[in-house]
Amino acid sequence: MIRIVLADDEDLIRGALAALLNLESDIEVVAQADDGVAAVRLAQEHRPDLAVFDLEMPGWDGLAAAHQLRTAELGIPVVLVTRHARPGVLKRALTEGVRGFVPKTTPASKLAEILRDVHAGGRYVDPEIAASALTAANCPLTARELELLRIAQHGGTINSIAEQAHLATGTVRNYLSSAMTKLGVQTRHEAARRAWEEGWI
Amino acid sequence: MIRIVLADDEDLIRGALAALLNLESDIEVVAQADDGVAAVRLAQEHRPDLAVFDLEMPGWDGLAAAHQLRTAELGIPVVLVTRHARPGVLKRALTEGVRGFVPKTTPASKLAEILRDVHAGGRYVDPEIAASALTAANCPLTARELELLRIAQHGGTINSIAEQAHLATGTVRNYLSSAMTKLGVQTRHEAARRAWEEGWI
DNA sequence: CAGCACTCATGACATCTGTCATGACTGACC
DNA sequence: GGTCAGTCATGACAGATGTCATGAGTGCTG
Repeated sequence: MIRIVLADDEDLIRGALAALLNLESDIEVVAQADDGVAAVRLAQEHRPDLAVFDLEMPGWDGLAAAHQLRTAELGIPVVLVTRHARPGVLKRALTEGVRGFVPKTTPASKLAEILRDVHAGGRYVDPEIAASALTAANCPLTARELELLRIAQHGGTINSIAEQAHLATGTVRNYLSSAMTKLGVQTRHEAARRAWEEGWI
Repeated sequence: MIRIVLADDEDLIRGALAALLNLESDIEVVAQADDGVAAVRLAQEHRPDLAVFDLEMPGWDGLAAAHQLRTAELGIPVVLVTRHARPGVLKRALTEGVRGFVPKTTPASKLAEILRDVHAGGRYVDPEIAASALTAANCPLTARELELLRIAQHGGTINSIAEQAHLATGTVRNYLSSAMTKLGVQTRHEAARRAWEEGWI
């Protein structure tokens, strides 16, 4: 019996996934969490064979929760389920020791098999994401550039970005301009969008 | 037995929802579609008691598919399932005759009950979304303003927006400026974001 | 038919954005 | 200790953006 802690902030989806998994005779969802903090707490409580976390959750996202579990050294393999299969996120997940990375476009019939594999010591990365990640550009941006693009995502003026980052507006303009040049785009918004799509932010 | 056609482009989620629903003794998922076009085709083929469509799908989204079903006059009630509960989308859905509007944060245990209600002639709107929609600003923007904000969402320059819309750049600047004034924001990106959040685009 | 709202456009202008140059400072590395 | 990359900043400048005014055309409504 593979005992699983499942985490997803969307109740309906989480319940449906639990229903799907509980159809399997060798798989049991022993606890469900609706955010990353609860996920880690329940995993520590239940010591499951496997943790299945949705990537996008409030507070600690799936990746941060996986990091916390790893830090706690419980040896619980983590499988991340994600709507947006962004290559940079996959890289970060694998670096974090995540054993499975499953886009929501994966056939439902395949999930149990993937979880069994991971439980048996294997890893799972969707072939398409793997290919995409292998050909993906390495992130050419510095930490500061990424941070400013994160803020720029909200659409505000350069001045408001500078206020939020506690920098001079000239400094922000320089950093964003540098990022735009590296990415070959024309506006900071395109740069932010690109960085998001690649999974860098 | 309530016969359902289910549509969602994310295989895993769709399969999980089907598993959840098929646990109910009086509910049966008779067909599954992964986009709006297939959803409408399968609904016409199977003549289900109910259609359950995810809002965000490629090609026809859930709303457009509901519109197509309504146009076909098959009398199939539609329930939309959505990740982002945006008030403008709810309004449009209800105008389109959608009988149920279910955010993914809804407890899984509640879905079957909601579907039974709708099948019995009722309607379901999540109370929080209903409240949000009732207090939501009416869309103050013209069709043209909305269209330009849609294009502006991608982050491109004014010039590229003008090219895509087949308008002069001055015209685009005027429309976007007008939209920004109406929404009380400072950049076109903030305007686009706001319009999206309200469900206007 | 007049008024109104919307669409489309031009033009003037102030401000914002992006580019480029430059330089000071810091920490890591050889 | 010198070099390098990253961080932060200032300043100059050209072009993009946003604001405002204005006007022509269209279709709808009372």
